[in-house]
Amino acid sequence: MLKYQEIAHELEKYIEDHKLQQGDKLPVLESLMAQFNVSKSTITKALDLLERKGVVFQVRGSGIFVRRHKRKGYISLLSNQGFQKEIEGFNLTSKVIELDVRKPTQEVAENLNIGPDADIYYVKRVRYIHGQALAFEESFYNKSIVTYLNKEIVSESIFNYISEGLGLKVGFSDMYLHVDKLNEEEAEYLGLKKGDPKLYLESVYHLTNGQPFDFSKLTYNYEQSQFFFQSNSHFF
Amino acid sequence: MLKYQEIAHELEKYIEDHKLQQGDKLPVLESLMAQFNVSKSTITKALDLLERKGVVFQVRGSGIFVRRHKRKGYISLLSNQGFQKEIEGFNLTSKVIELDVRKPTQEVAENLNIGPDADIYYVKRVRYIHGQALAFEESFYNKSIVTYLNKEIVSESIFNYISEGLGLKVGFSDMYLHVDKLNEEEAEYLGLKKGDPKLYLESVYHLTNGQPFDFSKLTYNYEQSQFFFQSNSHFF
DNA sequence: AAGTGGTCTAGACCACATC
DNA sequence: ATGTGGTCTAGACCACTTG
Repeated sequence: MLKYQEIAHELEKYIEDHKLQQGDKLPVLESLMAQFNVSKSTITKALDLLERKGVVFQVRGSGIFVRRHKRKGYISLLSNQGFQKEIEGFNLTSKVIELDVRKPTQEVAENLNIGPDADIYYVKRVRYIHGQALAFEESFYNKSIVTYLNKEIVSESIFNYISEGLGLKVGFSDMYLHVDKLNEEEAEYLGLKKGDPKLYLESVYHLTNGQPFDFSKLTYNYEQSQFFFQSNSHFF
Repeated sequence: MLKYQEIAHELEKYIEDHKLQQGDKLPVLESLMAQFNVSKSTITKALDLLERKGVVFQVRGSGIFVRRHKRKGYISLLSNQGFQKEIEGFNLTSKVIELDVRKPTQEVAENLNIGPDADIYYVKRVRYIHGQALAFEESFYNKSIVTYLNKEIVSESIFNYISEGLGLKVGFSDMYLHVDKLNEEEAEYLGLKKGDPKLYLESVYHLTNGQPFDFSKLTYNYEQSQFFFQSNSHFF
């Protein structure tokens, strides 16, 4: 593991373990340089990483401070990779409704950037949290990248399998979100009524080299799901 | 302006002006170093900034590529600062319903991290896009930071005034999102029916020094609003 | 004035992709 | 083997905050 990642991990762990709160001050750069025996820019890089993850904020001339939000029970929108990580400690399960190989619709082909004759894996699942239906999901995987899936894999964390099992490196994703009313099928799976609100999220996941490999459509149960995310000043 | 910001701007402008598409290759690092006459790490810093903004992605051993999404009409969730920027070219207006100074409720006091006796500005607005009601908004500003507001300021971009007019530096924000059904008041303002879906977003905006200065509650018209955002691998 | 984080450089060396 | 991006260093200098 790289030095700056190592340092970032250790600092994050330190913040967790010591239950530091928003605004708590971390040691100054010079101390950190000495403590980890690395150069200034390595520390800086570790801190930039933590800043992007929303763990700290740095104030020129003043110090490095812990960033924490108080609210519990929110799912992180951004670290959402089929959302196993951010719901640690939550009891999350899946039911596989369908799994097959098929040809893409035009919509799917466009989002995966493939031709109409390419093969895709189609996965349809319902995800449960504490036994309650959290989301209804349809996913489309480019089979020339995600070469193999079976029912067992698909009932666990697919992303885990993709990175660990297949050795693929996930890079970035584009996400499109809106709110609408549930149709009959969705309402059925989520145990709600047709016409009830839904949060609908489409995601396109890419490898680090930019190839899209997964196009997913998620419909969330509005009663079970609240989301959290953070924004930084470089967006302003 | 700093060198790496300057370079980032120029590159972004170049991508825009030449209408580069997803996957198009940018010049290699060495060319960029020569072109801008700066060191490698300055170029890297500029590119990292663009990567965070979702403008490019870098592939080790291969090159620097343009990142673009195709879909139009989506509002960026993350650069949302009262959302003037990302709806450029859209016709966005506001109607001010209320503006006054008052004491915070407990909820507001907690989110702004102030005592119950502090003064806050309360702003209630409806925001329109192309004349259609887009969102219903209630905002609470810590008056000891945002020292002055009036009806004129509040009918324009408040964030613009806060940075330009008051010289405050906006740092980061925490956002909480869920979906629910409209109540009577919200439905009225948005021209929808009670019980229709809503996207509800609470945001806490902080200065660069970590002080929260704005707590806002936004209720979006589900028919008018679709959102876009991006995630990077450091979240995986 | 002193403390603290941010920018920038020049260069060595490493890791991955491509041919 | 070559090209290309990523990490890391040591150090100079700058900009902001705090007392």
